[in-house]
Amino acid sequence: MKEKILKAALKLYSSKPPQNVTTKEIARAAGVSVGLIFHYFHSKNELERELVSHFMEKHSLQTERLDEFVRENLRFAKENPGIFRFLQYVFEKEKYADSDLAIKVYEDGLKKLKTMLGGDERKATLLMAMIDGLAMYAFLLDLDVEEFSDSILETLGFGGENR
Amino acid sequence: MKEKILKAALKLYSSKPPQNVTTKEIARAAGVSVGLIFHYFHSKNELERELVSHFMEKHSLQTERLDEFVRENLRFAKENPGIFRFLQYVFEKEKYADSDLAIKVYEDGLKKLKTMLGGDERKATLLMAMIDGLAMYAFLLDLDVEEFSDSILETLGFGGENR
Amino acid sequence: MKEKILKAALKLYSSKPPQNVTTKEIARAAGVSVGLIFHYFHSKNELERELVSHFMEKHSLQTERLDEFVRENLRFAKENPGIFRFLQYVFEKEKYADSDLAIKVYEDGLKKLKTMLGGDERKATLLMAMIDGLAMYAFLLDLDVEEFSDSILETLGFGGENR
Amino acid sequence: MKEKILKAALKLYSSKPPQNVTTKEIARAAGVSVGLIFHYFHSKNELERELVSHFMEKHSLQTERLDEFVRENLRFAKENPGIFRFLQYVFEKEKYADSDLAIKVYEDGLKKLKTMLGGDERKATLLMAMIDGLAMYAFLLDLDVEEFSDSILETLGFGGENR
DNA sequence: TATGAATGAGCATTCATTCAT
DNA sequence: TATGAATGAATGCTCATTCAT
Repeated sequence: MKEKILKAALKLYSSKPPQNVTTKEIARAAGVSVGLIFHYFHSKNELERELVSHFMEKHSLQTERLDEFVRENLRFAKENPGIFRFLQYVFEKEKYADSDLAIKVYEDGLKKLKTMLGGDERKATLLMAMIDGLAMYAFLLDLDVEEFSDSILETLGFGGENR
Repeated sequence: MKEKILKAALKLYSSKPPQNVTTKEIARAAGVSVGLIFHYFHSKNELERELVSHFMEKHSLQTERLDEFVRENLRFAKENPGIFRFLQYVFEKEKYADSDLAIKVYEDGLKKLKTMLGGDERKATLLMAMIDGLAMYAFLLDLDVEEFSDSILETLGFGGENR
Repeated sequence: MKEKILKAALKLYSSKPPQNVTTKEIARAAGVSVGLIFHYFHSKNELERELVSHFMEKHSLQTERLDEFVRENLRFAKENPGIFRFLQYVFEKEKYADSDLAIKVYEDGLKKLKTMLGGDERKATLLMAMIDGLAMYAFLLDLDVEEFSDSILETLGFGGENR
Repeated sequence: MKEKILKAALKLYSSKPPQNVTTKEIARAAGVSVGLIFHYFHSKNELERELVSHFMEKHSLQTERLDEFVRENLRFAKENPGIFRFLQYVFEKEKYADSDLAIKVYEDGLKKLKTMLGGDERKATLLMAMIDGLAMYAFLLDLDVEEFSDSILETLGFGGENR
């Protein structure tokens, strides 16, 4: 049941402006009562936070190959532009609540990328920014960002050998 | 008077989650009544849209030099992370209202960058994504993004001559 | 309009368990919208507090004669048992909110009574307790407390001369 | 088990505004499930009513001496101001439910006091009112009401011989 | 007996918008 | 132009009560 709520919530949060998603709506979409949502999650904020963790666990990419990392991320951004927006929404709320959730997620990603890029942290940051920027474009502009994988790898100097 | 309202509004929208800014608040900050806001702008949405245009006009960067463009944008993102967030907020609302405001702004920026980059549209898109991604980091992570100017230019192959 | 709300609210708060009075109800009784209540009073608590002050101002008894004081208070308790209960309700809430409203009201009354009783503070406290206790009985038991005026005065030793 | 629930409930009802005590809370405090509470007591109201009877049985004061009666009651009011508030809360609810619980309790007490006071019902009522009024002060004002025992007895004309 | 998931009506509060002045 | 009183639908959240297990 909890699972069902999380699933319905993620779908909703991905399909419309996150701030417009109401608890009533989530309840209806999950086929449960409003009360049950507050039985499992003690507040809407908590539901949203659990949604992020839940999502992170399920979709964390396990690869050591740079090209795969880039390609897979862009593919995901293309297929699920709303989820990216939802994550940003939660990160922002957490920021105003003095949590460092966003920073942790960022640092985790950065560490992984840094090793893939031979230790160059600056380059790693730029790559993440590029991917996140494109993910934003996928969402706001309906840009087909998957096409940019090769260009990114070339720009970073991994055009030939790593493909 | 209208000017005064817009100015107060921009300040507010930049300093807190945009969805939490209320008309009453804007009125108080501008030193006018709520009614007057609706006299000039017919709805809150319109005020927000005018705010974007108003801002774009005032802050559009007039330069043909790539390095200046990058540096100036990152400097601005560093100084005003909230404004970037506000623009995104309006773009998103417009998107759901079937307006292509975001696309227009994107294409304007892209055209300019494309000529600076010798016609390479892909590269231009990646550069914009990088800048926007970093602007997001400046906002969400309080990252000092100004430092990345040189790295960006180098990565794009403009490290020496254009400095 | 504000006056109208306060009047309607006092009537409601006096006629049913105060904790069961809802803002919607007050609005309906006053013939205004819910929003207007929150326009004037920023919260239900504030409305309740203002109601107490408003009431205190209107009904503060100006007399130096002990017998009049006792008689008038018991008469009022008889006619308006619900108001006494409402005051207690607000005092309790304030107590839990770390305000000393109840203590202030108590001390004000005590000072007045003390002078009437020739400076005997203990006796003054007992008299107040008697009146408040009877007011509670008027409310909970529908006891006709007005009848006790003479007995009180006698008990305190003011049976003859002060009548 | 039932005993355990009643005990936990009384503690809760005495330590915070009675209307803020929830069944969930009682369950947690008693170490049982919510369901079990509704198994033993068919509603929250019934639990509250049983709590009153239960309390009355355990704490009914068996004495024929007036001074002891006064002293013991004030001592109890001092030590357990919240319980007095809880009783009032139940009495009020019962009143609105057209029960005469409060009246019965009052008449029981009155009868006892009347005989102690040589048959003077008026004086008995005043004494009860004084004690209940002071109990209210103990609760609302954190007044040390135990100190008033002697003054009460003196005021009633039992200052010397009955001590 | 005993559990706690599940319900849904009800609550205080917010806020864009209108309109008489 | 300019005001701010007035509206009311919508929101997150609470809680006594039920019921399948």
